[in-house]
Amino acid sequence: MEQKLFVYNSLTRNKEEFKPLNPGHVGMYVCGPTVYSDVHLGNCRTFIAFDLIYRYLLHLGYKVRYVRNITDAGHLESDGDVGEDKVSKKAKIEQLEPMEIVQRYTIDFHKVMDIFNALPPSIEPTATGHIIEQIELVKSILAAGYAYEVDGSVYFDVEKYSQNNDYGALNGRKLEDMLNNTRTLGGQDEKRGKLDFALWIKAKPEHLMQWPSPWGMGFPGWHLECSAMSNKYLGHQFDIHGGGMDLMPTHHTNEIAQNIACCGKTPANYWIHTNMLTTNGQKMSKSLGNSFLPHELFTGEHALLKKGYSPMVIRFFFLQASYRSTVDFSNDAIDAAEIFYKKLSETARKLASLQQNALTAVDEETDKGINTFCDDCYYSMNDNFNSPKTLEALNNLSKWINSYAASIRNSGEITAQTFERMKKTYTDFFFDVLGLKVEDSDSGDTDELMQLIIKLRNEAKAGKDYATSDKIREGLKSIGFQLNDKKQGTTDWVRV
RNA sequence: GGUCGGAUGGCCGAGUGGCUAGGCAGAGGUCUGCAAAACCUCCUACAGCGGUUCGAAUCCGCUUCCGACCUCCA
Repeated sequence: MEQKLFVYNSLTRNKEEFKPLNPGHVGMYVCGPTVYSDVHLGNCRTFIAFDLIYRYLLHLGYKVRYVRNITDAGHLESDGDVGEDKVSKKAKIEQLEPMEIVQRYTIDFHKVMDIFNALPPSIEPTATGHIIEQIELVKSILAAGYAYEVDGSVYFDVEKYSQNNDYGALNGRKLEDMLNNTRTLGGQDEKRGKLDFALWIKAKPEHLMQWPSPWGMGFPGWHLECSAMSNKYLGHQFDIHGGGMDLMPTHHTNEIAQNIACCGKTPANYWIHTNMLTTNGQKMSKSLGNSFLPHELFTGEHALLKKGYSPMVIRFFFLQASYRSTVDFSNDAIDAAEIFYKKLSETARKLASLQQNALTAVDEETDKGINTFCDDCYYSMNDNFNSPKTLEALNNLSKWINSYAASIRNSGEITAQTFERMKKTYTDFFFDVLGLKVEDSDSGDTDELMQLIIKLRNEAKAGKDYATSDKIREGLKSIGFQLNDKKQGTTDWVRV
């Protein structure tokens, strides 16, 4: 099945066929977190979205180099390049070494990503580990004439850059509009132009994180690290650059300007931006106080939550919307996702041991239908990673799988080839592409125990002692085990 | 204020000109000792007003409402 992958490119505002620079290989850079506090759920959504993209590219057989940075210096606290580095500020507040802050939140971030079953990137470089590369980049931009130094700081000259380049290519804004609408911020006297941004910032003596440079002691501007590190690990040009939509107008715009200034090339061919997670219609952000931390979600300990949800339910909830849409967080929506997820995951669990019946006459229509649903999995993912459509295709397969598992239909009615394809496609997409897991994988002990109880209950049932059998079933249900009697007289159990 | 993007059935959410997703909730049914699960059937919406078209949720215009960015945020 030869199909083409289409990707929505923020740079062109169009869905385009994905053609990697080097056939068979993909270079992908995603802007990672600034590790000065806990990641919140909105951050997680973005990284889960790129995990889906990464997983699908791998599934298609691409050799992917996935670079996602850790910002551990240079990300300023407030505004116009005069604020304090976020990590430094937090370190002062907590009276710790900046690197203690970085270490704590980096570990936390990795844990959370692991809980959400997001694969680690191929390379996870840090800003502080690439100070030399960043200084070299500033030198190149200065040499190219697109930057100027003022009293130990170096600024990017946007107006000069705009003479030959379209500064607003990514954010779609005209230069004059940007100039007219940029608010005047304090402490920017050093800059020649309102839109100029810092490449290197002079550090005050008390600043905790600073490094020697040709311009004196200082630290790098936030936009610089991504240019330096993508250049180093993926080259001047690579395939995909991603991040949250909120990074597009400023961070990515400046990143492109830096790359063009130093290397003459737009770094990435395809720019992919994920949309925001909202709460009650407003962007989830720390400053608005409406953000969730992952553990609050798992435990349900948050004013806006009526219960806790498991990591896979949340991952599934995100997959039910396309990455380019905002997702509004509500209990009702997640409750619905939870039930749907459990249905599909129960199918995945059953599928592992499902054997095909002896072949009978092939029901052509069914056989064809199942193959179409398998095709749909690819078709929908190829359409800009449309995970909601993929879930629909899996749901369609799930109905057949469940019918066969419950002997409502005879699995001998399809060819052995189709049966195997159905199994493989469902498994591949549920686990490998969508990155879902079957939760509550109990130890064998639990199952042995349950089998014993089920046997006792079935003995009671056989003797028509329904009072006892119902007592067992109700008792188990109250502690979280649901028994399901099957047509063949066997009984399954599942956690609820 | 400027720029951009949204508005889909009770709820969530796909869908870019005709073939009228899917999930959750709801109704009915099959199965079952009864349940549960599973399966089957039903429930046919696209903010409002104009326009283009044989035909529009989908294209164009206007209106209303919402959001994002412009200031740190994935």
